[in-house]
Amino acid sequence: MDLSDRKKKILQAIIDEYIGTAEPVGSRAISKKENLGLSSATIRNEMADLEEMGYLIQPHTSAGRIPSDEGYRFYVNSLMRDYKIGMDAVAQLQSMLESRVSLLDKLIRYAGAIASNLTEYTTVISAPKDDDSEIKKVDVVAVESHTVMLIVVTRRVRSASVNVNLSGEGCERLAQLINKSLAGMKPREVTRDTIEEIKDGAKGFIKDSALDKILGCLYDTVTADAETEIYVTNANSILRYPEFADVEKARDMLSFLDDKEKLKKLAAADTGEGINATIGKENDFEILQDSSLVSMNYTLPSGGAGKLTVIGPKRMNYSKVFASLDLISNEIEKLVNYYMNGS
Amino acid sequence: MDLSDRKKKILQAIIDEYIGTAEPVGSRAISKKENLGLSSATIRNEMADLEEMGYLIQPHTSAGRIPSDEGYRFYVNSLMRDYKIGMDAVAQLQSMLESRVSLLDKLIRYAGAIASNLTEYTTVISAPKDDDSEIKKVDVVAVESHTVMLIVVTRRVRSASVNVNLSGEGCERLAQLINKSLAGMKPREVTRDTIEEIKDGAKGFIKDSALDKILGCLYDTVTADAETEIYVTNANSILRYPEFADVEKARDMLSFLDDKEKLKKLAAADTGEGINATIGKENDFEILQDSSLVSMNYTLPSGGAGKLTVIGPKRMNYSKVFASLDLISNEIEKLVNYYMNGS
DNA sequence: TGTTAGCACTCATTCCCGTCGAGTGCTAAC
DNA sequence: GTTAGCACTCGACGGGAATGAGTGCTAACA
Repeated sequence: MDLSDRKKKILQAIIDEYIGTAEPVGSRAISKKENLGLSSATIRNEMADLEEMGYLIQPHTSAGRIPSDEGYRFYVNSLMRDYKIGMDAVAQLQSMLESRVSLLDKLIRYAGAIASNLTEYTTVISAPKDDDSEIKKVDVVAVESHTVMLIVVTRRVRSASVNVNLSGEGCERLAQLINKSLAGMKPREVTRDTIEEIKDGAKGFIKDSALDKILGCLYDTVTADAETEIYVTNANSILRYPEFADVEKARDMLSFLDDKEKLKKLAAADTGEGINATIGKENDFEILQDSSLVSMNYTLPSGGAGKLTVIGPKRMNYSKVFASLDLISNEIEKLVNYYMNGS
Repeated sequence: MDLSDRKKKILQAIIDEYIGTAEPVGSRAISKKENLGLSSATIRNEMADLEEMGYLIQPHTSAGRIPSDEGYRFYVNSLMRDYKIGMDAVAQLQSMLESRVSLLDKLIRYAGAIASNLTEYTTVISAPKDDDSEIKKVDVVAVESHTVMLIVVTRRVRSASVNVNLSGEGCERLAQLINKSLAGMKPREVTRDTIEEIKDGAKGFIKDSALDKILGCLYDTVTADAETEIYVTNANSILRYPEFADVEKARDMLSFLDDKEKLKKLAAADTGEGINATIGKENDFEILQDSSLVSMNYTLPSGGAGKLTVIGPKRMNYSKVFASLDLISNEIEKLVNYYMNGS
């Protein structure tokens, strides 16, 4: 079942060409790519073989060939050349990262944006859940006459505002009570009973109605499904590809990219270690059957894991995307280490 | 320059029809709309007049007529019928609002989403700046071994994390110092000098390098351009309209809707009191020349003002959009009042 | 035995042109 | 002032014909 060296070269040339043009590639085009001195007729024979083996497809009798899913798969596994990312792109990446790193929570978002910049495809990045991070502190602040702000600090900060009238002093006492109960707990361990306890303690100095409102909101905020945040960058880039020249298709894809639920499933899918491609029909989602994903799982040293996914047409520039994700993961790791240990 | 009643009715019928179909409207179609018992020939004469007066346009000799910008303008100012919003939509709106109102900061976002739901067009809503709201409290919380979270509470909550090592006690002392200096100030009044003062006070118990990092980040966070937040909802809805059947156009519009800078300018434009339409060429942006906006300025009782804008094709259903915005503004006002005074 | 030139064949794309029909403007009659 | 009638315009649609890219096959060549 092995391919001869020549077949490999031809397959590679075909896919490289197709990635660039999105047009079926003919034998003549390949034979003119001097590096293998063969006539178009010979190429045709080889192409016929490759088609029979399942690596190529002929859209119709007199058209050139396009790669099949298997063709891409073989290309990604064995043929792809290394892609050299330009120094300016690297420099740009580094400066972007450095300027933002003080806000670790934003790192994720930037990582997605950077990946999209480098690859020019759409990216989807899932921020790590913070299920397991405990509640560090809860704050209750009177913001204006009728508004109280609740702030819950875990690894993230969540906040909510409640419309009740509460003095600054009342806020402080309540905050103390809440912290005594909640600090150190994990959000999902908090129950209605925990809240009831707080209520009992605070009954003395806060009106029942106000207390109910505040604590109800507190409960909601704390337990608010520690949502996996999903950020999509550059969704509109799909409109640049002839694959989406049909508005119908474009709309479907953009709706998909708007659907957080589906994207969460996407981010939750098992894509193995490191950087991996999922090509066409290998995808679970109907709508991705004509697209490819390149995914990279990441883990932050602070715990928490997520996934960065690049979405593009099946004929995406795999080598560039792989190289970009590799670069990003290295740079971020360097940076994180530096900030964890250094200074 | 006044239009006869009959001309008004005909113009209205034409625009109503065109809003529904997006096809040039012919005289026969109008004459069959029984309510005025006129033959198509008569309608034709009137249409020729209306065209001469600038309210209609004929795309080519043997086509029907479509409204000009002036036609739409006249329609919006004088012809538009009142639109009755279905009770179920109202009920849905109310329940949406009630379930979310405890999070006042999210109200804006929901308002945008609701407007988009009701009208089925894209909405852009700008959240009020909080330039003028003073700093209520600043919190410093050690989140994990190497991370400290800064939380600045004004009318909003802003937070940032810094990678330094600081004990819980250190955090508290620092927070006290910071609060003594900053609480009550307005963000834009905070200067490097203010920060230096805090630094002097904290030098005793925090390493210089760590302090620099934290205070640098604090300064950034506090002064971080009290950005006008802009939320866009349902941008993809434009792909439903034949006006955007061309992917090129759709892409341009979607890029525009992605461009926060441009949207801020849009939100900053003067659109007068109440609910107002800006039609076609009346828009400043090149790309909106074939679209219309309906904008509503709002003011929150807590101060702060912003704008809700609905974007659609020129032939948008103006009456529905006007009615929807009106409804939203009423419902939200009711709700806000209720929560400010009641209970 | 592998490679190549040549040739007939296929099929998507493009362009042209005739037909169709929606819609107009004009005129003459009511 | 209104309407019926009619000639005219022009985009949309559809059916070839021409074009050309690309193939498969065969026979000759090294």
